Amino acid sequence: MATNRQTKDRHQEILDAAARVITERGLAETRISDVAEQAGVSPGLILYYFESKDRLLAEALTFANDQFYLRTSREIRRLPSAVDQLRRLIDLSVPGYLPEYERLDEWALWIEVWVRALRDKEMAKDREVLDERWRSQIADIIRNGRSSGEFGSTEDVDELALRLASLIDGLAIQVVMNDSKVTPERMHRACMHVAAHELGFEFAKSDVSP
Amino acid sequence: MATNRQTKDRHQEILDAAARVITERGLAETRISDVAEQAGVSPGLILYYFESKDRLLAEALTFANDQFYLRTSREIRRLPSAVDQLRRLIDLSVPGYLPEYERLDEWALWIEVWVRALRDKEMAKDREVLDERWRSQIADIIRNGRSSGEFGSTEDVDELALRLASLIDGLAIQVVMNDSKVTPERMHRACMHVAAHELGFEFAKSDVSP
DNA sequence: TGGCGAAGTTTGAACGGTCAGTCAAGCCGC
DNA sequence: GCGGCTTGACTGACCGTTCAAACTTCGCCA
Repeated sequence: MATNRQTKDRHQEILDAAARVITERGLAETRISDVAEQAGVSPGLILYYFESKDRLLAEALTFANDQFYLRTSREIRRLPSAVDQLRRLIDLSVPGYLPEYERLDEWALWIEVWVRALRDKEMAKDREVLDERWRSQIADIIRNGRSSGEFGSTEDVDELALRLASLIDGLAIQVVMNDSKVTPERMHRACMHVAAHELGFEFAKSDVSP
Repeated sequence: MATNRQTKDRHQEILDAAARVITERGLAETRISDVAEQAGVSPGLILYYFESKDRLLAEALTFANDQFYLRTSREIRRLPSAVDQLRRLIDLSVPGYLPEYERLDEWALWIEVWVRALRDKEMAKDREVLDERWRSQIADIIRNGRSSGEFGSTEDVDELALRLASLIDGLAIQVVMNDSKVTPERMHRACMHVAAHELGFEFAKSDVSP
């Protein structure tokens, strides 16, 4: 039976289409027919695969976030040094810093997640898990760098990770809004500066833009 | 003519009611009739004072933000030392840290501002101004503390302010979502820690909770 | 091999509920 | 009694959801 395979594809296709539409139009302005059009199917089919618009959009938000996380962590694992890993993580976190990456603006979706999580319990739970994973990703790098001797700091790893993650969040919001005073380059510099100082490493010349 | 005075009152009353409803139900779920009910008037009247629901909600968002800013800056100006000013600013910025303050959760409204600013040019401009003002508030305190000798750091004021403001933003998001791992106390500690280290001051015993 | 039918997909027209926005008619202060 | 304020019933559009009918796939049997 092709059923299972096909069904899975459709499911993903629709989630993907939904994420795209949300990024473009915003959660509030996303209609089922938009998603259908984006996915190249009829509106009825959307409701065949998802029990309601609400559920679809909620799933799409966490789905997109997951994609980003997987992509990022796969990339990072490849790098040998913790300093490079951290730099790469920051590169990937600054909206618009790496032009090559298809700008499916993850951060815009993140903000939609927050809004929804304020009132939707299910989403609130997902968000908490996702956020914890984000901090862990940073914490892991810190631990790597510490055991390899790259980082000198001896402070609590989780506190360091929380501060760095939150700083990135706060800056990314402004950058993704195209704030004329907070450019991608400035955000990148700020993040690297804090990372270097808090963790105790040198980042010399290689701080230059890509 | 009572017109002007009355009219102004109604305008504000409605904005205030709208801000309350948005905080409770979220921007997307706010109906004109909700605002009318909250304000104790008929739905028709809302559209007599505002040309559309959209405009009303946009105005309400910036209005609420303004209120918060004015309240905060008035309070801060009273304090004599820069360290106290900064501590107070942080107290006020941590969602739920000061129980006395009517929790008209400013941060929840902020997130709605961000979502809207992603697509609404008008709102994007307002947001940029508001954010700049927020950074300036911090920058001013830093300058105070520097000229009074309380702060030892000599780094660029705007960079320091950007980093501190962004850290607060990023942490506040998590706290306002009731993240079990990121409590108001933890956020407060993190902010004070960074402030003390980045600006070079001691904050000894007075770090205890209120 | 070929064709039958059942199960799973897909379509798009139709329905119904919900609101934003309108308006005609009252209200009240000056 | 004029002019701004206020009401709330009404309208029209919009969109989520339903559904019956068509289409596709594929296993099965002659």
